[in-house]
Amino acid sequence: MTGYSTHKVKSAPFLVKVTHSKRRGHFTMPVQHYHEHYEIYYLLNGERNYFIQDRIYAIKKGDIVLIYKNVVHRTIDSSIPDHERLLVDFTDEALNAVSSKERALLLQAFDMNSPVIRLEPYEQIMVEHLLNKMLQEEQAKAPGYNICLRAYLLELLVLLVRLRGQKRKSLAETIEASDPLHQKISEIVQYINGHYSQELSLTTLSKTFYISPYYLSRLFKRVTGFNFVEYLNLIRVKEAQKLLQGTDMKIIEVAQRVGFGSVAHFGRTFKSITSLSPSDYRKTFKSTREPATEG
DNA sequence: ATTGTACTTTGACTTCCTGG
DNA sequence: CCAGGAAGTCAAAGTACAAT
Repeated sequence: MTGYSTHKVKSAPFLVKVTHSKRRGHFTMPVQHYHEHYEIYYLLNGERNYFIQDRIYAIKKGDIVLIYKNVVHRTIDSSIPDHERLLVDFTDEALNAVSSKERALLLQAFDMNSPVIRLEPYEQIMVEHLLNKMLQEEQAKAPGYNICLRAYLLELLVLLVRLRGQKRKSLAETIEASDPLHQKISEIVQYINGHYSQELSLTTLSKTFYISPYYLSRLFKRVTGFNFVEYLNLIRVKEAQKLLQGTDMKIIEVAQRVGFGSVAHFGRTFKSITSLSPSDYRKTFKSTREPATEG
Protein backbone atom coordinates (compact mmCIF):
# COMPACT_ATOMS: atom_id res chain seq x y z
CA MET A 1 0.00 0.00 0.00
CA THR A 2 1.20 3.44 -0.84
CA GLY A 3 -0.64 5.47 1.78
CA TYR A 4 -2.00 8.41 -0.08
CA SER A 5 -2.65 7.57 -3.67
CA THR A 6 -6.26 8.18 -4.48
CA HIS A 7 -7.89 10.04 -1.62
CA LYS A 8 -9.47 13.38 -2.36
CA VAL A 9 -8.16 16.58 -0.88
CA LYS A 10 -11.11 18.85 -1.47
CA SER A 11 -11.44 22.04 0.52
CA ALA A 12 -13.18 21.30 3.77
CA PRO A 13 -16.95 21.82 3.64
CA PHE A 14 -17.24 22.10 7.42
CA LEU A 15 -16.50 24.85 9.91
CA VAL A 16 -16.08 22.72 12.99
CA LYS A 17 -16.06 18.96 13.10
CA VAL A 18 -15.64 16.65 16.04
CA THR A 19 -14.76 13.00 15.71
CA HIS A 20 -14.13 10.29 18.20
CA SER A 21 -12.32 7.08 17.46
CA LYS A 22 -11.17 4.07 19.34
CA ARG A 23 -8.66 1.82 17.70
CA ARG A 24 -7.60 -1.63 18.57
CA GLY A 25 -4.36 -2.91 17.25
CA HIS A 26 -1.81 -1.12 15.18
CA PHE A 27 -3.00 1.73 13.12
CA THR A 28 -1.65 4.70 11.24
CA MET A 29 -3.70 7.53 9.80
CA PRO A 30 -4.90 6.82 6.29
CA VAL A 31 -5.67 10.49 5.79
CA GLN A 32 -4.14 13.70 4.53
CA HIS A 33 -0.93 14.64 6.24
CA TYR A 34 -1.44 18.34 5.93
CA HIS A 35 -4.55 20.37 5.26
CA GLU A 36 -6.10 23.83 5.21
CA HIS A 37 -7.83 23.42 8.54
CA TYR A 38 -6.66 23.47 12.12
CA GLU A 39 -6.71 20.32 14.17
CA ILE A 40 -6.91 19.65 17.88
CA TYR A 41 -6.12 16.10 18.90
CA TYR A 42 -6.84 14.85 22.38
CA LEU A 43 -5.69 11.43 23.49
CA LEU A 44 -8.22 9.82 25.84
CA ASN A 45 -6.41 6.53 26.22
CA GLY A 46 -3.26 4.81 25.11
CA GLU A 47 -0.01 6.11 23.74
CA ARG A 48 1.02 7.37 20.36
CA ASN A 49 4.02 8.77 18.66
CA TYR A 50 3.20 11.89 16.77
CA PHE A 51 5.35 13.27 14.00
CA ILE A 52 4.79 17.02 13.65
CA GLN A 53 6.71 19.23 11.27
CA ASP A 54 10.16 17.88 12.09
CA ARG A 55 9.94 16.32 15.52
CA ILE A 56 8.55 13.20 17.08
CA TYR A 57 6.48 13.53 20.23
CA ALA A 58 5.58 10.73 22.58
CA ILE A 59 1.93 11.45 23.29
CA LYS A 60 0.26 10.09 26.41
CA LYS A 61 -3.27 9.97 27.73
CA GLY A 62 -4.36 13.48 28.62
CA ASP A 63 -2.11 15.25 26.15
CA ILE A 64 -3.58 17.71 23.74
CA VAL A 65 -1.95 18.26 20.37
CA LEU A 66 -2.58 21.40 18.34
CA ILE A 67 -1.82 21.27 14.66
CA TYR A 68 -1.73 24.59 12.84
CA LYS A 69 -3.07 24.59 9.30
CA ASN A 70 -0.81 23.17 6.62
CA VAL A 71 1.65 21.68 9.06
CA VAL A 72 2.77 18.18 8.10
CA HIS A 73 1.82 15.65 10.75
CA ARG A 74 1.29 11.95 11.16
CA THR A 75 0.63 9.63 14.05
CA ILE A 76 2.72 6.51 14.34
CA ASP A 77 2.23 3.40 16.39
CA SER A 78 4.07 3.21 19.65
CA SER A 79 4.62 0.03 21.61
CA ILE A 80 1.09 0.24 22.99
CA PRO A 81 -1.19 -0.22 20.01
CA ASP A 82 -4.68 0.52 21.42
CA HIS A 83 -5.74 4.11 21.69
CA GLU A 84 -8.76 6.37 21.87
CA ARG A 85 -8.83 9.95 20.71
CA LEU A 86 -11.00 12.97 20.09
CA LEU A 87 -10.42 15.22 17.15
CA VAL A 88 -11.64 18.76 16.60
CA ASP A 89 -11.09 20.14 13.12
CA PHE A 90 -11.98 23.68 12.23
CA THR A 91 -11.41 26.21 9.49
CA ASP A 92 -10.60 29.91 9.60
CA GLU A 93 -14.25 30.61 8.82
CA ALA A 94 -15.26 29.03 12.12
CA LEU A 95 -13.71 32.06 13.80
CA ASN A 96 -15.51 34.63 11.69
CA ALA A 97 -17.61 35.78 14.61
CA VAL A 98 -14.66 37.30 16.42
CA SER A 99 -12.55 40.31 15.53
CA SER A 100 -9.15 39.83 13.98
CA LYS A 101 -7.51 40.88 17.23
CA GLU A 102 -9.45 38.25 19.14
CA ARG A 103 -8.71 35.71 16.48
CA ALA A 104 -5.00 36.33 16.92
CA LEU A 105 -5.41 35.73 20.63
CA LEU A 106 -7.29 32.48 20.08
CA LEU A 107 -4.70 31.20 17.68
CA GLN A 108 -2.05 31.65 20.35
CA ALA A 109 -3.25 28.24 21.45
CA PHE A 110 -1.23 27.02 18.50
CA ASP A 111 2.49 27.22 18.96
CA MET A 112 4.76 25.71 16.35
CA ASN A 113 7.53 25.29 18.89
CA SER A 114 5.43 23.29 21.26
CA PRO A 115 2.38 21.75 19.65
CA VAL A 116 1.72 19.51 22.64
CA ILE A 117 0.21 20.57 25.95
CA ARG A 118 0.47 18.08 28.77
CA LEU A 119 -2.57 18.60 30.96
CA GLU A 120 -2.80 18.15 34.69
CA PRO A 121 -5.56 15.77 35.80
CA TYR A 122 -7.96 18.58 36.75
CA GLU A 123 -7.24 20.30 33.45
CA GLN A 124 -7.99 17.08 31.66
CA ILE A 125 -11.38 17.01 33.30
CA MET A 126 -12.18 20.54 32.09
CA VAL A 127 -11.04 19.82 28.58
CA GLU A 128 -12.78 16.46 28.40
CA HIS A 129 -15.99 17.97 29.65
CA LEU A 130 -15.94 20.55 26.91
CA LEU A 131 -14.92 18.09 24.23
CA ASN A 132 -17.69 15.72 25.24
CA LYS A 133 -20.26 18.48 24.93
CA MET A 134 -18.92 19.19 21.47
CA LEU A 135 -19.07 15.55 20.53
CA GLN A 136 -22.65 15.28 21.71
CA GLU A 137 -23.64 18.29 19.64
CA GLU A 138 -21.88 16.83 16.64
CA GLN A 139 -23.64 13.50 17.01
CA ALA A 140 -27.12 14.71 17.95
CA LYS A 141 -27.16 17.34 15.23
CA ALA A 142 -30.06 19.15 16.89
CA PRO A 143 -31.11 22.43 15.26
CA GLY A 144 -28.38 25.01 15.71
CA TYR A 145 -25.70 22.48 16.59
CA ASN A 146 -23.27 24.23 14.30
CA ILE A 147 -23.70 27.43 16.25
CA CYS A 148 -23.05 25.54 19.46
CA LEU A 149 -19.98 23.92 18.02
CA ARG A 150 -18.54 27.26 17.07
CA ALA A 151 -19.32 28.66 20.50
CA TYR A 152 -17.72 25.70 22.24
CA LEU A 153 -14.74 25.98 19.97
CA LEU A 154 -14.17 29.56 21.08
CA GLU A 155 -14.44 28.46 24.68
CA LEU A 156 -12.00 25.63 24.09
CA LEU A 157 -9.48 27.91 22.44
CA VAL A 158 -9.67 30.45 25.25
CA LEU A 159 -9.17 27.65 27.76
CA LEU A 160 -6.15 26.38 25.88
CA VAL A 161 -4.63 29.84 25.54
CA ARG A 162 -4.96 30.31 29.29
CA LEU A 163 -3.48 26.90 30.04
CA ARG A 164 -0.59 27.71 27.79
CA GLY A 165 -0.08 30.99 29.57
CA GLN A 166 0.14 29.22 32.91
CA LYS A 167 2.69 26.74 31.72
CA ARG A 168 5.64 29.05 31.55
CA LYS A 169 8.25 26.60 30.42
CA SER A 170 7.88 24.97 27.07
CA LEU A 171 7.26 21.33 27.67
CA ALA A 172 8.47 20.37 24.24
CA GLU A 173 11.74 19.00 25.53
CA THR A 174 10.17 16.67 28.02
CA ILE A 175 7.47 15.48 25.70
CA GLU A 176 9.72 15.11 22.73
CA ALA A 177 10.85 11.55 22.46
CA SER A 178 14.25 11.22 24.07
CA ASP A 179 15.15 8.34 21.82
CA PRO A 180 18.45 9.25 20.11
CA LEU A 181 17.19 7.63 16.93
CA HIS A 182 14.28 10.02 16.90
CA GLN A 183 16.64 12.92 17.35
CA LYS A 184 18.74 11.72 14.47
CA ILE A 185 15.72 11.45 12.19
CA SER A 186 14.51 14.80 13.44
CA GLU A 187 17.80 16.34 12.29
CA ILE A 188 17.44 14.67 8.94
CA VAL A 189 13.88 15.87 8.54
CA GLN A 190 14.97 19.41 9.35
CA TYR A 191 17.63 19.07 6.73
CA ILE A 192 15.08 17.92 4.17
CA ASN A 193 12.72 20.74 5.12
CA GLY A 194 15.51 23.19 4.43
CA HIS A 195 16.93 21.61 1.30
CA TYR A 196 13.93 20.22 -0.59
CA SER A 197 14.55 22.59 -3.48
CA GLN A 198 17.88 20.94 -4.20
CA GLU A 199 18.55 17.48 -5.47
CA LEU A 200 18.13 15.11 -2.57
CA SER A 201 18.56 11.38 -2.51
CA LEU A 202 18.84 8.72 0.10
CA THR A 203 22.49 8.33 -0.86
CA THR A 204 23.46 11.99 -0.51
CA LEU A 205 21.57 12.20 2.77
CA SER A 206 23.28 9.11 4.09
CA LYS A 207 26.63 10.69 3.31
CA THR A 208 25.87 13.97 5.06
CA PHE A 209 24.64 12.10 8.11
CA TYR A 210 27.20 9.28 8.17
CA ILE A 211 24.67 6.49 8.12
CA SER A 212 24.12 3.75 5.61
CA PRO A 213 21.40 4.43 3.03
CA TYR A 214 19.72 1.11 3.79
CA TYR A 215 19.51 1.85 7.44
CA LEU A 216 18.42 5.42 6.83
CA SER A 217 15.63 4.24 4.59
CA ARG A 218 14.24 1.86 7.17
CA LEU A 219 14.79 4.15 10.11
CA PHE A 220 13.06 7.04 8.41
CA LYS A 221 10.01 4.93 7.74
CA ARG A 222 9.88 3.53 11.24
CA VAL A 223 10.21 6.87 12.97
CA THR A 224 8.18 9.22 10.80
CA GLY A 225 5.75 6.80 9.21
CA PHE A 226 6.69 8.20 5.82
CA ASN A 227 8.94 6.74 3.19
CA PHE A 228 11.78 9.05 2.30
CA VAL A 229 10.51 9.88 -1.18
CA GLU A 230 6.93 10.05 0.01
CA TYR A 231 7.92 12.69 2.54
CA LEU A 232 10.13 14.63 0.16
CA ASN A 233 7.33 14.79 -2.40
CA LEU A 234 4.90 15.93 0.25
CA ILE A 235 7.14 18.80 1.25
CA ARG A 236 7.79 19.77 -2.35
CA VAL A 237 4.13 19.68 -3.33
CA LYS A 238 3.16 21.66 -0.25
CA GLU A 239 5.62 24.36 -1.21
CA ALA A 240 4.44 24.24 -4.82
CA GLN A 241 0.88 24.87 -3.63
CA LYS A 242 2.07 28.01 -1.90
CA LEU A 243 3.80 29.23 -5.02
CA LEU A 244 0.80 28.46 -7.20
CA GLN A 245 -1.42 30.40 -4.83
CA GLY A 246 0.80 33.32 -4.07
CA THR A 247 2.67 33.96 -7.30
CA ASP A 248 2.15 33.99 -11.05
CA MET A 249 5.14 31.75 -11.68
CA LYS A 250 4.74 29.37 -14.56
CA ILE A 251 4.19 25.73 -13.74
CA ILE A 252 7.62 24.84 -15.02
CA GLU A 253 9.24 27.45 -12.80
CA VAL A 254 7.35 26.20 -9.79
CA ALA A 255 8.45 22.66 -10.55
CA GLN A 256 12.08 23.69 -10.68
CA ARG A 257 11.84 25.89 -7.63
CA VAL A 258 10.58 23.09 -5.42
CA GLY A 259 13.12 20.58 -6.65
CA PHE A 260 11.51 18.67 -9.50
CA GLY A 261 13.74 18.25 -12.51
CA SER A 262 10.86 17.55 -14.84
CA VAL A 263 7.49 19.26 -15.17
CA ALA A 264 5.82 16.10 -16.33
CA HIS A 265 6.90 14.29 -13.27
CA PHE A 266 6.01 17.25 -11.11
CA GLY A 267 2.49 17.25 -12.50
CA ARG A 268 2.00 13.60 -11.83
CA THR A 269 3.28 13.78 -8.29
CA PHE A 270 1.27 16.92 -7.58
CA LYS A 271 -1.89 15.25 -8.75
CA SER A 272 -1.27 12.10 -6.75
CA ILE A 273 -1.15 14.18 -3.58
CA THR A 274 -3.71 16.93 -4.16
CA SER A 275 -5.92 15.12 -6.71
CA LEU A 276 -5.67 18.19 -8.94
CA SER A 277 -3.20 19.13 -11.61
CA PRO A 278 -1.11 22.22 -10.82
CA SER A 279 -3.05 24.46 -13.17
CA ASP A 280 -6.41 23.20 -11.93
CA TYR A 281 -5.23 23.82 -8.43
CA ARG A 282 -4.34 27.40 -9.26
CA LYS A 283 -7.70 27.90 -10.98
CA THR A 284 -9.79 26.53 -8.12
CA PHE A 285 -7.83 28.59 -5.67
CA LYS A 286 -8.40 31.77 -7.62
CA SER A 287 -12.10 31.10 -8.07
CA THR A 288 -12.54 30.20 -4.39
CA ARG A 289 -11.08 33.49 -3.37
CA GLU A 290 -13.29 36.53 -3.21
CA PRO A 291 -12.71 38.67 -6.30
CA ALA A 292 -10.48 40.95 -4.31
CA THR A 293 -11.56 44.56 -4.03
CA GLU A 294 -9.09 45.48 -1.36
CA GLY A 295 -6.15 45.24 -3.72
C1' DA B 1 22.20 -1.79 16.70
C1' DT B 2 23.79 -1.50 12.11
C1' DT B 3 25.00 -3.03 7.56
C1' DG B 4 24.64 -5.79 3.47
C1' DT B 5 22.35 -8.90 -0.24
C1' DA B 6 18.96 -9.79 -3.34
C1' DC B 7 14.95 -8.90 -4.89
C1' DT B 8 10.50 -6.04 -6.06
C1' DT B 9 8.43 -1.74 -6.54
C1' DT B 10 8.40 2.98 -7.41
C1' DG B 11 10.40 7.20 -9.07
C1' DA B 12 12.58 10.30 -12.39
C1' DC B 13 12.85 11.57 -16.59
C1' DT B 14 12.18 11.06 -21.98
C1' DT B 15 9.73 11.14 -25.94
C1' DC B 16 5.75 11.61 -28.36
C1' DC B 17 1.10 13.17 -28.68
C1' DT B 18 -3.37 16.00 -27.79
C1' DG B 19 -5.69 20.15 -27.09
C1' DG B 20 -6.30 25.05 -25.69
C1' DC C 1 3.78 28.16 -26.88
C1' DC C 2 2.04 25.93 -22.80
C1' DA C 3 -0.11 22.27 -19.95
C1' DG C 4 -0.50 17.71 -19.38
C1' DG C 5 -1.53 12.64 -20.55
C1' DA C 6 0.57 7.92 -22.02
C1' DA C 7 4.02 4.71 -22.39
C1' DG C 8 8.64 3.23 -21.93
C1' DT C 9 13.44 3.06 -19.86
C1' DC C 10 16.80 3.09 -16.36
C1' DA C 11 18.00 4.34 -11.64
C1' DA C 12 16.83 4.66 -6.96
C1' DA C 13 14.20 3.41 -3.15
C1' DG C 14 11.97 0.02 -0.28
C1' DT C 15 12.15 -4.36 2.06
C1' DA C 16 12.46 -9.46 3.68
C1' DC C 17 15.98 -11.72 5.26
C1' DA C 18 20.76 -12.75 6.68
C1' DA C 19 25.11 -11.45 8.87
C1' DT C 20 28.02 -9.06 12.05
